Amino acid sequence: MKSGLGKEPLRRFRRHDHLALVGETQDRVYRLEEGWACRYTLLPDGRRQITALYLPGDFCEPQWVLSGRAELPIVALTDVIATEIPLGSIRNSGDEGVSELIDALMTNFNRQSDWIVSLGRRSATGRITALFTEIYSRLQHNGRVRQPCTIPLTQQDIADVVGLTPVHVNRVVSEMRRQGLIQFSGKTIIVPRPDEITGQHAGVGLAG
Amino acid sequence: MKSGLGKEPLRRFRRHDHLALVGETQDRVYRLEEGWACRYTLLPDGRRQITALYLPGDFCEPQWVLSGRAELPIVALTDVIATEIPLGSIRNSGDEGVSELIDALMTNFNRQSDWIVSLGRRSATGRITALFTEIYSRLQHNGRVRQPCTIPLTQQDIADVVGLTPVHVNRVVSEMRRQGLIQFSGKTIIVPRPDEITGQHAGVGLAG
DNA sequence: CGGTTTGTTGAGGGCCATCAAGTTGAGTGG
DNA sequence: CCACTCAACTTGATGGCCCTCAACAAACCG
Repeated sequence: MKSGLGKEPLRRFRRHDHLALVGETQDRVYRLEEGWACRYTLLPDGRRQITALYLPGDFCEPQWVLSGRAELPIVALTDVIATEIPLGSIRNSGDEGVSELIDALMTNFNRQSDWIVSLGRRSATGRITALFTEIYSRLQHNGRVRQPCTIPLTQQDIADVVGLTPVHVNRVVSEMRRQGLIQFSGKTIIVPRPDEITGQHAGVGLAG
Repeated sequence: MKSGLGKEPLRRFRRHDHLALVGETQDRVYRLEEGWACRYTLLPDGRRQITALYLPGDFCEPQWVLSGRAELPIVALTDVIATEIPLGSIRNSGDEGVSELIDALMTNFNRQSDWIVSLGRRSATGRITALFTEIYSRLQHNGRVRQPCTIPLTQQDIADVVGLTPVHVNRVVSEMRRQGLIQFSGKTIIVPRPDEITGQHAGVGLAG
């Protein structure tokens, strides 16, 4: 429905497959049709920090239209089905396709600034609440909200987004479940009423 | 010397003056000739998180060429002298001016990803060391390294970049001075041998 | 020279990391 | 159908990093 595209090939990735390796030249972008992915950095001691999350409906990664190069690896967090969109086809289709990607790029840019605020100034509960709120809002924007909002991330994945240990993430989400803010269905997290999970941590919560 | 520019007006800002207010339309970018500035977010409780630092020689902010709008406020951290570059003049001068700004934009984008890693996974000492290293490297790239490298930021400013309290920043930098890694000249910090301050915290240090 | 910003230092405590065991559940192959 | 395996989740104990509160010193400024 977007960019006047339709015949591009679908690509499938299994969980833990890489959509891009570090330093790789990219002559395409993906649009995720199904599944989640992320950009990440690996530390020398093996810890991981996720620096961007890609949800169904998202472009991955818009900045390739400008740089043509993956600075960081992209990996599938679940099984993924993605449309492969050659950069040439976008540029040839006039400015509309490009400006759609530019919009996505600027959105990601501003989202990164927001995450810096979260990581710098929010408590564990605040960060996780902010993450769930952001996910819901983005899924809604992409027209992918099923009722209720389900989050197919492991607690380790969440920990690597919010800059905490999986152990502490577990304590926080367990407490949120105890308070009825979220539910578990097996191992996947469900946010039944996304508007109500923002307590003190709403605006940009405090650390104490 | 860049962009074939030369007659653009110089603008002066005093410390704490704003170069841009939130939501403001921007039909120009600045290039900082003298002085430092930053982009920041203010939290409801008054705390501040700096999300980007602008050093002498930097463009501020390159993304305005794409969005034409300031999403966050920019404030001068010292007295500033900046060249005002109308966006129209850049676009008219062909693609060179634009692509120079696109490069700067992508650099800032990648730098934000790096900061997410620092804030998510590094200890206080690691973050501050990473900040000093980044500053030195950027000043060198901009051709602005005096010997030795001086940093005109208050400890409060540093705290707002690295997501810590000024009290703890003081303890960390005092310890670094005790170890001879940095020096103080009055209230400004001097890094005599930037290559040597990266101890355990070098690559992407550990939190313990 | 009085007021304000900035830096400094101490005491105490809370948030979150670390270490260490389990428990649960999904997938696999016999 | 049932061991087996492995990833993911859970829970407790302990401690350290960094925050908070507080007071004071030093430098800057009009």
